[in-house]
Amino acid sequence: MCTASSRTAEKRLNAKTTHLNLEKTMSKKYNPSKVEAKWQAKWEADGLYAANIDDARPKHYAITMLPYPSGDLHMGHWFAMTPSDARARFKRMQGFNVMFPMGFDAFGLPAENAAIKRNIHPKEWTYANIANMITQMKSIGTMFDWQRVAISADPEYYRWTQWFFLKLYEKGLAYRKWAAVDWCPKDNTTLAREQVIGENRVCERCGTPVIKRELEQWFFKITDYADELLDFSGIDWPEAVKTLQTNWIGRSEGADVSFKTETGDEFVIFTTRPDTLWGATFMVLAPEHPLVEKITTDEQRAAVKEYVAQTGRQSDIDREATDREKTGVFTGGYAINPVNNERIPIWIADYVLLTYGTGAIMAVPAHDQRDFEFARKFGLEVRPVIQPEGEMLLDGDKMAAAAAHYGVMVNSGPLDGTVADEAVAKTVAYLDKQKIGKAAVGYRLRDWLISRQRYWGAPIPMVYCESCGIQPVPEDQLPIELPDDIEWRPTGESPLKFHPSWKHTTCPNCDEPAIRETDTMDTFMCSSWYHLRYLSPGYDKAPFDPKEYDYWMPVDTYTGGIEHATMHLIYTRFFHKALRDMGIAEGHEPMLQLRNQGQILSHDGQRMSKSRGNVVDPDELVGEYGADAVRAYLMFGYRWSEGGPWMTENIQGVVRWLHRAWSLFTEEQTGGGGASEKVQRGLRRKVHQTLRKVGDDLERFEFNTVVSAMMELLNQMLEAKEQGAVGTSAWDEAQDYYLRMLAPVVPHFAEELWAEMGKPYSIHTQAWPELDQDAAKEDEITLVVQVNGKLRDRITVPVGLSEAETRARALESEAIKAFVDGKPPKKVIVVEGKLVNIVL
RNA sequence: GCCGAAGUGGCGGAACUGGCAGACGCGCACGACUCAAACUCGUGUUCCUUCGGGAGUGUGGGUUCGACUCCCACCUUCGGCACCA
Repeated sequence: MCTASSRTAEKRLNAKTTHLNLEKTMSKKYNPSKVEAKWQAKWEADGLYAANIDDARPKHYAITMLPYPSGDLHMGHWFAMTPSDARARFKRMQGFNVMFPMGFDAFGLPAENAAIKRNIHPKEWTYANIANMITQMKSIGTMFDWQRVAISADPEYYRWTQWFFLKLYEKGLAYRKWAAVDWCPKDNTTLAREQVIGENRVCERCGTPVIKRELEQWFFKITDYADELLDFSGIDWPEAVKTLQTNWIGRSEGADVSFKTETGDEFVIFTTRPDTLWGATFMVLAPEHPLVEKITTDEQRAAVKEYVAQTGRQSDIDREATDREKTGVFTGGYAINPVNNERIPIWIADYVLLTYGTGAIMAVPAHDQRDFEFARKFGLEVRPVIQPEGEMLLDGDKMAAAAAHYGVMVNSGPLDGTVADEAVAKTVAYLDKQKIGKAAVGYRLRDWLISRQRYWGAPIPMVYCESCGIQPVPEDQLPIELPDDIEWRPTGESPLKFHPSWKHTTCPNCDEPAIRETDTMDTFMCSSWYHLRYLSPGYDKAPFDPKEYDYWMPVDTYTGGIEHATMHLIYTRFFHKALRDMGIAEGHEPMLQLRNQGQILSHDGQRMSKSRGNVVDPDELVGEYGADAVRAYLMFGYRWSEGGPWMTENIQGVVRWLHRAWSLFTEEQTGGGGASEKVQRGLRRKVHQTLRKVGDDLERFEFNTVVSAMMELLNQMLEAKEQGAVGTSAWDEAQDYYLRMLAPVVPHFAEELWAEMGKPYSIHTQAWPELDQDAAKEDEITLVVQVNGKLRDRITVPVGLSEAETRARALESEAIKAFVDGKPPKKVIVVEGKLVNIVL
């Protein structure tokens, strides 16, 4: 057996014995709850994390998405917040002036539902939860600046939410219209299109299938910004989010084409396939289309009326189900196809939606599967006008499905023979010239419906006057405060409507009695600008102090869940762009860098939820292991961007690591002397290599490898200690660097040991350690030698060997000789400093 | 159906621009300490093996001296969209 290793083992044993004896007298036990409480109190008393403008330092504005005050902080909050905190701390140590604030998205349905269920006022419920959550957040050791907390339900906050509404209204971006809107019958309110999810079209919050209701509601013209929202240049956002937003906006290019009815009424259709225009054999209008009434003939009137009524009764679930058989009714009216003056029948069918395009289509059954199914069912003509290259001539009567691909135009009058690549462009040019159509763009994105028939939200600052109509509330009358005395009735209308006096006011224009808008705003309106309120939460002259804006904005790093991709994250971009156009904000984007964390699931891989009873309580774990251990575990155990199932046992790994590190720093620094030059250099090398890795990985949000690298370094330090490294300058540097690298991950732990070593308070105001590239360099490398791509030997060689020398060393190896067996190699590949591959 | 992401030991996960697969942990096994257990410490831990080696990163092919990594096809899982003209 190797004598060196048994000697090492013996030494370890001795060291261990010494350690055990000393433990009782010298080294103190790691008591996380004591350590954490102590430093939290001190940091708060010292205002250590207060962010103030400092022109001498570069700023870094970091935000993690603000929570809804639902009651308790759960593991998901920890998983989102603590790694974001670690990175903000890292940025601070790198020399940035960091602002990392926190707030509460405090308006919303759950408060109101709790109010109804438990007979407690939403305000009371919300603010009690906020107080509780602030206590919990302080216990997790984040560097939140509690002077800047913003709560969207505070009148001083929603005063400005209302002010922004007025600005949008002035700018023409807020409008009111009658529309069939999505309604959640359980929550008794309308929802934005984004809040209706899945195939079953359920409410995003409570899972109840939504229904359609005709209501007059407020909308924001987010569609004005559709094209700009598709432009992600200049921002570093995850591809996944950009794709989700792009798909959500759903831009499609095509053409608007003017048709006329036989009786001379003009109507426009939108198509993405203008090249198939000559193949239109019928038209389809949405049943709700205004022209239906006019074109329907007397013979068809009864059938049309019946079909329209039937469609109106249907829920969207039925109507939008793709696998449903096509239905529809002939109106009796005819249209004239502008390209060939053909007379084609006009039908109505529910597969055409009033809300997309113009609510009317030309039907080209030969080249569109939906139109094809409809034509086959009702015996309408199928006329191919696009011939796929290299295939048999299409026969409209025999086709089994639509041929949706591009090809050569046929049966298309002047454009016959136009090839696929040019077909659309040439047709559009032709339409333009004939003045019957033009290039157009369609979007899936709808305007943002912001009215909610609920109490617990920011009241929409509008007044309805009999003589003056809709009037905005003058700015100096803001905020329109919510009344505290309120009662709930299950009518599906805002409780504000039934308040005896609240809605009665006077018209700002004529001073006559008038009625307030009783709907409140979607809470996504509140969260579209909270990053601006953080800048100066107490400021009362404007939503934010321009001095603070100039220094801190834009947000440098934004972290949160991807579930907000098509809601909050698209709204907040829209909001910023609208403010920019009003001269209120600067720059094109509010948040430069976005990163998404994954989700912590329960042990069984399900989502954690109170109803499933599988929620892991962080408070319990913090009580047992301390906040630092929980922070470190959440960073170590998962890829942050992925998340994964909770595994209670795995926390043992970081708990053991912290205890071992604690012992190393607090036990008597003995066993010094006798460390070889090589051991010292090896220790320095590992320290600086770790520093490089930890810095890179914190920068890239790869927290799991940050912790594993720190574990590796600790292992090497323990070994170096046994080899007599204590007392050397390499050892002192290792200890100093170790704590500074640890500070972002386990802030209390690092602070305590830093103080224990007699270093100046606070570790969190220290600079990030300086990297010595030379120290990190290897002076020996393990050269991998392969024969035919298979690993056959490893040899240790000095750094900087020439290619020829490297090759020679590899061929000299005994193990290699055995494999090469005297045969001359066909080829020898040498990757300097890494590998030699001998090809036989 | 369309769009996107991901498939690596018993488990969580490493592997940066193609170059030692499985770092770091959990768990497990054995050993030390203990009257005993827990803790702690040490050793081992992808699979097969005739102990030479062979196989191996969802599957099948390809490019390459060399592929978890690049290309093609497919399978599975998760997420989003879905009669959007």
